[in-house]
Parts: sequence; C-alpha cells; structure tokens
Amino acid sequence: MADWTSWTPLPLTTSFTEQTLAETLNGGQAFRWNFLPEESCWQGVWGQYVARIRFSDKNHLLVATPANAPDTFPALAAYLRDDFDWDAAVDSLPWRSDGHLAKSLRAFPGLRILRQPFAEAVLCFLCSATKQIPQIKVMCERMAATLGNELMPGIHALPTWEQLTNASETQLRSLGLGFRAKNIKKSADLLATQPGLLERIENAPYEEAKQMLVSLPGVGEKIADCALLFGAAKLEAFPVDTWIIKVLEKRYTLEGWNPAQLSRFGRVHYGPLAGFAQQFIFSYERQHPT
DNA sequence: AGGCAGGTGGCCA
DNA sequence: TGGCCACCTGCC
Repeated sequence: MADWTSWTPLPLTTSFTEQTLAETLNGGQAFRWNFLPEESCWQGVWGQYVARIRFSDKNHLLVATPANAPDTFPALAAYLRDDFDWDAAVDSLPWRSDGHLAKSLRAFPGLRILRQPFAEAVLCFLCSATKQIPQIKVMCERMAATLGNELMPGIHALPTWEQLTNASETQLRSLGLGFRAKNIKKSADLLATQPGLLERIENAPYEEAKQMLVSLPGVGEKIADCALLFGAAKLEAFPVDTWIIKVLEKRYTLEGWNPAQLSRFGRVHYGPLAGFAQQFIFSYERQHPT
C-alpha cells in the first residue's frame, strides 16, 4: 500500500489565509478537493496526481504527496500557479474606483485561479449545468471511481476523454449525470475524431479558443469561459452565470442587461484579468447573498 | 409537493 | 436577436 510523505513546507510567493485556501480549492473552480477532518487537511486529485495540503502560515503550506510520486510537489506548485504574481494582479484590478470589488478583494486575500488540466476542466464544467457545487462533486467522484485510473487505494483520477469513449450514455446516466450524459458522450466521440483538438484550444488565444470550444456539444459560452479560465490560464475569460448576473444587476444596477451585454461589461470594466476579478465577486456573493 | 439549481440547444416570432 | 421551454436528478 502506497504511503504518504511527511509534511513538507511549500513556500508561497503570494500569501494565503486558511479561508482563502478553502475557497480556492473548494469554491467552484475545482471539484475534487475534500477536507479530511481526522487529518485536518485538504486532499485532492488533479490529472494523475494526488496531494494533501494543510495550512501552515500565510507564507507556507504543508504538503504531503504519495511516497512513490515525488513529481507531485512541483506539479502542485504549478497547479496553484505560484509562478504568477497574484499581488500585482490584484493591484491591477480597478478596485480604486469600484467599492464592491474592493470589498470582495479584502474578503479573500490571496485567492488564486488554479491551472487545472484543461481536459478535465472541460469535463467538470460539462457536469455543472444547473447543478450546485456539492452535486457536481458527486458526479465527478462517481465518474472517477467508475472510469478513472486508481492512483492510491480508493483514490481515482477523473477519466480521460479517451476513457470516456468506452462508456455508454446509459452508463453515464447511471452515475447520476442526467441530461449531461448525452453531452459528455457526444463530446467524447467528437474529440476522438479530432486528435489534438483540446491541446490546440488550450494553446490558442482566448477568443479563438472559445470559438472552438463551444463547438463541443453541451459547451456554451459560460462553460467555455469556465474551462478556459480554470483550465487554460486565460484570465480574461469572464463566465456569466446566475450568481454573476445577480451581482451585476444588484450591485452595479444593470437590471435588464442580457448575458452577452453583461459579459462585455465585465471584460471592459474589470479589464484583462476580468476572470480573476469575477472569482472574488463570485466568492463574495456566495458568502454574502443579497 | 413543486420549484429550483455556476446552462444549453432547439424552436418560434 | 429575444423569449420560452425541455432536459436529469436531488434537495429544500
């Protein structure tokens, strides 16, 4: 049975708080992190990696990885985008002229945008349609347990798109995916006929990438923006979901604007890191619903 | 018990 | 373009 390494400090260039770590890992960007009360740590899976994270102090995390997978440690630093200057990014947002944004930034000091594997970001957000975070997590966990590689006893990776082509729509429905099963099955089949398509999308400029991504069945504007923001480091992507619509309507008095107009407003108002700003106001709204 | 939830696609004017 | 509706499922 594989074992865990001892807790090792991961120095951070941009400091976290404990609450912000929770919000980053489990606030709707990613769906494969769980808090283990008995270990008082977060355990998560991305790609073929597993890790455990514990908050140490604002400038360090403590990390444990499978003893037989030493490359997990640098992979985690990349996943957390510790190569990026988040403090400078926050300062570049228009908080000086936007009191609501300023308040949201103060509420989640250190909040980051993860760099998830692109293929699994597409998959997870295909599951997200009209579902809440806990239910999306259940769907992802079931897909992983049924179709994904076992990484450690009882811990499974999400299935690759190739693995998904081996599942029938009926089997996917039996995992509780509902009408999303058909979209996932059709997307898997389409991707199988287009080798390298996901890589080309991931590496393309934002507008071009989004245009290609919405050609997948079940991927509309919102899901495309989420996948590009959380899985391809395209921080200009500005997902417009029901929460953001509520925020923009109520706190920016934009009642009556349609999603396309709100999307344009977001990119113009928040600027080239609009998706980063979006994550703060999304998190703030979930904790302080209006 | 019925409506709603980090949406999308199809159909109608 | 803009509005309306079906679509799985589970939870309040």
